[in-house]
Amino acid sequence: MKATIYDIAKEAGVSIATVSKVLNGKGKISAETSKAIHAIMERLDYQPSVIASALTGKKTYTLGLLIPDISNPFFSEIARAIEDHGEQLGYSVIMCSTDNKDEKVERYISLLQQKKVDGIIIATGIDNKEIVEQLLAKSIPVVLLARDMPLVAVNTVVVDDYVGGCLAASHLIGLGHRRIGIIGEKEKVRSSRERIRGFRQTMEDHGITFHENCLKTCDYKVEDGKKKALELLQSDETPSAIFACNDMLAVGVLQAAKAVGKKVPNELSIVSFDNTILSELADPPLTTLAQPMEHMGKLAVNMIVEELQSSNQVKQRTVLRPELMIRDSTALISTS
Amino acid sequence: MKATIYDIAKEAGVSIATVSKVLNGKGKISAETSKAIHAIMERLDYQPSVIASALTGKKTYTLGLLIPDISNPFFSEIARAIEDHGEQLGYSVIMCSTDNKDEKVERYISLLQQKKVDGIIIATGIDNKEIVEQLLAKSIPVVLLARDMPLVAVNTVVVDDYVGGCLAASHLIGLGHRRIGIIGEKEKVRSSRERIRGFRQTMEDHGITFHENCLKTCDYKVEDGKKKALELLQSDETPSAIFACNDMLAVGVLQAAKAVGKKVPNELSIVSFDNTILSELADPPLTTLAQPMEHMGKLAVNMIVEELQSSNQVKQRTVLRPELMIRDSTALISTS
DNA sequence: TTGAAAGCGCTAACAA
DNA sequence: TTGTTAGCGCTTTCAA
Repeated sequence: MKATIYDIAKEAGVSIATVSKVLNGKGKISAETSKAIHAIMERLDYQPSVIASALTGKKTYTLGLLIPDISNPFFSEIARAIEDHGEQLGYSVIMCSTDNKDEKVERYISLLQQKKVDGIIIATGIDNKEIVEQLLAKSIPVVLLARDMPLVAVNTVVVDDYVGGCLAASHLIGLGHRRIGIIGEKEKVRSSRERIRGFRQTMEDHGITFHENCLKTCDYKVEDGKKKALELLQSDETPSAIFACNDMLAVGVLQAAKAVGKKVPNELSIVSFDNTILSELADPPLTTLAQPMEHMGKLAVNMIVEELQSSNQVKQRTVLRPELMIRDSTALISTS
Repeated sequence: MKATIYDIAKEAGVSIATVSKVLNGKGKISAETSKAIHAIMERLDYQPSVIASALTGKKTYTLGLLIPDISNPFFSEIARAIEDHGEQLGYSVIMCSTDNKDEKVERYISLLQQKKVDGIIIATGIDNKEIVEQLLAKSIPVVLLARDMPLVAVNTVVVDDYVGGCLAASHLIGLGHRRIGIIGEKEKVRSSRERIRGFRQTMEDHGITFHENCLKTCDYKVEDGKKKALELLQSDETPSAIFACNDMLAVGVLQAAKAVGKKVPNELSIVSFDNTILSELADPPLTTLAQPMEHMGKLAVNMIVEELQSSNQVKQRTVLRPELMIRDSTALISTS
């Protein structure tokens, strides 16, 4: 059997209270008792039970992470950041892929509560904001990551999508593009909407009119992007550039361009968003708006942990600036 | 405060034992009592504490998943499969990215034990097999996934790497290639070694001599593959085809080919291994040996769960056959 | 500086 | 069919 606190106590000839104290570095314990106990713990390969300790009102040192899909590169990179920073602080993370379905979100949240996780990081789309409000009501630490629910008082870490859209547009406009297509996620996806809004606003600010039929929205997958890009590229007035609201869609655009024999970037420029591994590996590598995923994950974990320590903290919302990574998918418009 | 079993019992005017019984569907409980209690649980939004129940000798319904890196597409796809199947069976999974460092492996394993996970799926490289043996000694359910330690009696799910290598070679040879380069992971990585062994054996079987300097080994990253491919492509006798032992390396080969102006597949054929999203998205899409990741994840979870149910089960080792997915990165050798 | 004892929320004999 | 009770391994007063 595994050694328990009783085994240690007996072996050391002290009470379990004493062992508990040296374990947690609490109370006053003589140096020698402490040393002796440590030695015994070592010898017996004692592993304190997080379960038992959690039952006694302490923490489980476990976080829940809700994401749409761990196999989506953007989220797996975020997950890695969260895991790493969590691990440094002593937390492990349970992954929950929701496919953006409220029903799965609810199932997972219920499960996480039964497991008494110390906090939940939500990086998945949720239609029904009550789900989050209920969590808040139970004062379970929550942070929204790469998601936004402005009306709910909840800690949030996001990238400035609007600015990202602006930067994308400026870049393309600076390269001489005037007729530009946009491929984004469905209207209900706020981040995508904001990116588009920033993009369009910037075009307007430059006195360029945006043609409504140059805007396509769809799901977030590669094939969706390809399909919509094909529509754009096969229309009467094809754009000289396309802004895709994430890397997956951009890869789809790349495939579409190839399918219709358009060279990127010479005949078609593409700006993407996210800067996942895909944008590096694409051919050509994609100019993209980098989300500081590592930093975002770290911040999210910190917010949870801080809330755990100083209970009733003021809610905060941190907005990070995306950075334009210029790679090889954008070029001056060809004058031919 | 959250409702406990006591609250339910009090509200229902019964003992906690009765509530516990209806909760677990054990013992004989009258239909009406049961219904009444269920109603109250519903009304009070009762969530039984997994923690408390785990402390009483039951399971935590949590699995640990050790992988090198959750942000590596191969492992994130595996992770998704495990999560999905686990969820169906009532288990959640804690992710542990180890970077293939034994030290991190040990830290994580210790943590997982403190959290009393019901089982551990190991899909990460481990140099010191004692680490696994210690787990086994404590009779913690373990399964090795996409890893092999033939000398250790442990449940295992792998793909037949040797056969995969054979299939890759046959395909290329069938297309007329004779001078073929191989880029694999470092010698200590067993799966890669086996793939290479199968590949070379098949070449020999066809009476083709393999030149030692056509074999390059390195780390598993894209840039490593690119570097090694460049070496091959810039040597005196450049190969007409390259077998890369995983998708990341193959993407590197693709980049190298582009760098030296070789067209794929016409001037250079590439066979890859894994069939992650990368092989679909690459340009051109890669011919690759598909690992049935979903199936592998599912099997691994099942093995753990079965071991949990019927304690002292016979260890088993399941070998899955990889399947050649022919895409656009391979072609008949050009006769020019 | 140390220990006794109560309790965290639940399960599982054993009794009734 | 239901209830009593003794833990599970730990933390935390409160006493000693």
